[in-house]
Amino acid sequence: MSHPSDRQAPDLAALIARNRPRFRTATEFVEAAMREAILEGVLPAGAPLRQEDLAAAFGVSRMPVREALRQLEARALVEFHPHRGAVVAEISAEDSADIGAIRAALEPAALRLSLLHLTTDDLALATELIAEMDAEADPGRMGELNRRFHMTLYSRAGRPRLLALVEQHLAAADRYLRFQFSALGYHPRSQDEHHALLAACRAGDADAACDIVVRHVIQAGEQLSAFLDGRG
Amino acid sequence: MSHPSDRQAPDLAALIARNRPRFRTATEFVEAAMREAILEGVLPAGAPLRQEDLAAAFGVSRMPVREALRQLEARALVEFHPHRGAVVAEISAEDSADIGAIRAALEPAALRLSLLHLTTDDLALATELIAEMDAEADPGRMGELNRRFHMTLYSRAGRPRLLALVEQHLAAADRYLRFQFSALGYHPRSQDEHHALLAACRAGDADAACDIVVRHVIQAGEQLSAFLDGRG
DNA sequence: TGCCTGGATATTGGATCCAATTTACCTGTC
DNA sequence: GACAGGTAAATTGGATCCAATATCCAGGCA
Repeated sequence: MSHPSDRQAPDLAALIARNRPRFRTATEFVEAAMREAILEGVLPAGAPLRQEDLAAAFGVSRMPVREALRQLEARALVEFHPHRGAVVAEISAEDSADIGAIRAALEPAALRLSLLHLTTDDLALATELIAEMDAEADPGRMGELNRRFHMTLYSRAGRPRLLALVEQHLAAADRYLRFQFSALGYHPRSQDEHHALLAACRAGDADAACDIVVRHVIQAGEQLSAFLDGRG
Repeated sequence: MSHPSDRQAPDLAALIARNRPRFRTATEFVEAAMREAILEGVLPAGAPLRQEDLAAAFGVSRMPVREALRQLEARALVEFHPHRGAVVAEISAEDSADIGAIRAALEPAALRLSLLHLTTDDLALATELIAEMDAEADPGRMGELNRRFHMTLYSRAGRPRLLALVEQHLAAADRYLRFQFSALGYHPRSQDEHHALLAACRAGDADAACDIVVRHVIQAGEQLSAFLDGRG
């Protein structure tokens, strides 16, 4: 029922139509759709965000757009320049390293809190997600699967704020991952690490699992930094 | 001037007057002032945030207030209930533990990145801030000094996003710290830890410094959790 | 020729106005 | 007397309107 082109061709119009009915206030809807659009690269880094245009695209007035932009500003996804408008936040090697440092700090903490409370269902789901990743070629879907895999392992941490932060930065990293993926191709080493991570979780070995996560994050960050530095 | 129908605390007016000239857009100004008001307890947890009242208090229309509220929502300082209004985010033992877990993860990471780049000026400033804390009785000022002390030690990490996150959660913790301070009094143990932390930084001993920070955060969190649990 | 100045234009920031939803209260009935 | 229904008031969400500011281009002056 969904041919590749349906969910693959994520132009702004499709993304809007898909999300419209799910939200009760226009602001919520615009905020969620724009966040997705930015994270998926539909709105590329540096793109100017003209309120009037966005309002027309969403079929609302400028006001919900403005409120949504403010929320995204607080999440560092857009930048405001007073009286000059908002732009999609730029990406850079420094920012990538910044996000990597945050992930390397937060994710082991979440994993450690979650590890012992993971159910067999959780582990089964994680296994399934790894398998799906093997079969997936689209960078967008891949990023989502990767995010869900990690979040599944952290999900029992019982710390909503911590998990929200982890998810937020996992998503932020996706902006880079997608970039990297389409430029370099995805390398299987990451999948090996996923398997190793899952094995450590099954064994309940927190130290080993955290170690793998940290290395996983750092190594991805370094590769990306090198790539971004290389192209300027 | 402020009659019974004014629902906000009386010294909100002072806070507003103090901050007004510093910002160029009304939204920025309102956002900063409200954040400070919430963190300082001027707007207590659970307080309903009537847009009309706030607009009148700030001398602006409802719109900058709405945009500011959206930004604060993204920072988890206020909660929106559709068509029912916004309230100041509640505090709870769980949330305190949540913030503690985040700080315990982020702050050692920031410290480790910053430690070797600290200048003698930084260390001198940190020393001064500890001394000021000894002399300070007001919980509000104390919280600010504590925050500045910590941030001084992290300031050379060279990771803007990480530092912003740390500062944000340090400030969030302040909401609890202030609460604790006025209920329990401040205990000198924390100051001892500050001295020990500074000594480790001077010595360039990252492991020891991180260890102290983690224990510092965890112990504050536990004491606070116990206190909050105790009162319901 | 190059730089500065001034005005026109586009775009955002802020205010006001209208609609939609929720809540509280009042009334009527069981 | 209590509960259900409905209506009115209050408040938010959204749209439109106006003002303030930044950019861009043209023209004058050194």
